[in-house]
Amino acid sequence: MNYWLMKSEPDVFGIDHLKSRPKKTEPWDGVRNYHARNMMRDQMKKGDLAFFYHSNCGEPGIVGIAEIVKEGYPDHTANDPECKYYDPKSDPDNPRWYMVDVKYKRHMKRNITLKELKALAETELADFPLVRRGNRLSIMPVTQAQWDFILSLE
DNA sequence: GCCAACGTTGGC
DNA sequence: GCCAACGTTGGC
Repeated sequence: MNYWLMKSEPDVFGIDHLKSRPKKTEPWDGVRNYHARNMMRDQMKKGDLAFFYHSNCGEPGIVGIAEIVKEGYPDHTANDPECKYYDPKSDPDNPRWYMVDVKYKRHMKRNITLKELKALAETELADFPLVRRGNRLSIMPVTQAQWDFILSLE
């Protein structure tokens, strides 16, 4: 079982959107980064848990927990010219982009802000990609130790 | 809205 | 295969 962190902009699709879905699940579409794609396609397993992170907003931070409920499968939005995630270079017969389905688990008791996570970048979270300078990955692995530590901050 | 960081593209 | 140009991300 693996742990992850997945970024999303709350104005586009935040944790409350996920929670309000009929089955509280949603395909994590639109990822157009190879590293992130590889993790979704090859490493994410059903039952894995992910921190739901709000980016590009007033107070960026970890706001909740989601579960991977469907493992990697082709992201069809790449082949839909009407979709903003359309990628003309993705061959429908050989899909370039993948996604997983996630399900709402719970909100954190409070927003664990990027600010406070960064304050731990020299100690407990030294190897946490999120707090490393210039990190832009929208999906990243979280170790068991990092997961447990962040939960202890709640 | 600015801009640093960094991934991708494409000319050579 | 190098690398400059360009586009995107995301904090501030």
